[in-house]
Amino acid sequence: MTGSETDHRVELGDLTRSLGFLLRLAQLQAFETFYARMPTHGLKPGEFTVLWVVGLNPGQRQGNIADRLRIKPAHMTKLLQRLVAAGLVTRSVPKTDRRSMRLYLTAEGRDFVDRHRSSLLDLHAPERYALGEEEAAELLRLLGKLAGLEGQE
Amino acid sequence: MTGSETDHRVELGDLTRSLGFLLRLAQLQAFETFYARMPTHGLKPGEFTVLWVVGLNPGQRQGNIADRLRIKPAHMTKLLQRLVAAGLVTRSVPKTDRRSMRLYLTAEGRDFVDRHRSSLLDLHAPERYALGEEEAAELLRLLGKLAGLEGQE
DNA sequence: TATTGTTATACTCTATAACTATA
DNA sequence: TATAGTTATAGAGTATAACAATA
Repeated sequence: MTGSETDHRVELGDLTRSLGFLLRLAQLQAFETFYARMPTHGLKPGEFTVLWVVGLNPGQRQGNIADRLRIKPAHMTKLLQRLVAAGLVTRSVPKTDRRSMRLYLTAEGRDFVDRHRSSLLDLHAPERYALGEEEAAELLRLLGKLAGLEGQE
Repeated sequence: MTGSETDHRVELGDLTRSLGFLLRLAQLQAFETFYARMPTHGLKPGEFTVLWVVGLNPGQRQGNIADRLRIKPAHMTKLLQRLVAAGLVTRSVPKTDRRSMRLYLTAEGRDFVDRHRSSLLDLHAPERYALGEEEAAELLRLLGKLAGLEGQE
């Protein structure tokens, strides 16, 4: 089974111990699950993430939210244009600093978040991801630590 | 600190329990570490992954390797064109099925893999990823299970 | 007819730099 | 001078479909 002119098994070797490789596979899996579960709502994961965080932080500056979510400024601009066009988010320029943009949910945006909260945050998905309850919780903890989320929480 | 017209903390709420969000952050972190550690070798992560697997499975069909790594056929074609142009991989058409392409490392390719093996598989990176030895091992195990790697191993 | 791989097109996310308007 | 956000452009990865050659 060590390759060599066969069509059968593709050996991965130490690749199965590579964090980068496993993260990629896991993310593919998670995205498939994500899209498979709610195909019709019309928002992409990143868009709902921003919507959710705006809801939690009304009036927060656009750039602060982008930094926290590790979204680049240029991307944030385009993403918000879609959310504003969809009528889910409004922006306003505060008089204290007229360069900046503060973000708010519209009534429709709040309603959208309320309706799709748990499914779009995939909070109940772990069980369907072939992990047990405890394993899922431990995975989330380790990923958070890896991502440096703890020092900021 | 629940938002509302301040510039200070950006709350994430249950987002910190979203598998999809944490996978994204973790992957960003891992890629930064990846690129930070070996900036000069000239291969992207996906390219080295293919190189590695070809080395483990000489003569394997291009499509089988792509399937296993979850790389789409069109992408695999372009990725291989770069590896062939770099002199690291050769392809040959077997007489048994002249539609297919079998992949091999060149001597240069084998040498490249030998030289960059552990650093490009990020096998020693976990310690630098702010995780302890045991935590890193557990994270790898859980990610592998999530990605469905176990049934195939 | 089905399969292997290629080409072509497009869309998302990301990266970068140049730009504006404000500070 | 520096900062907040925008615009424009390009690259990487992915998705899709049409295609050629072979089975």
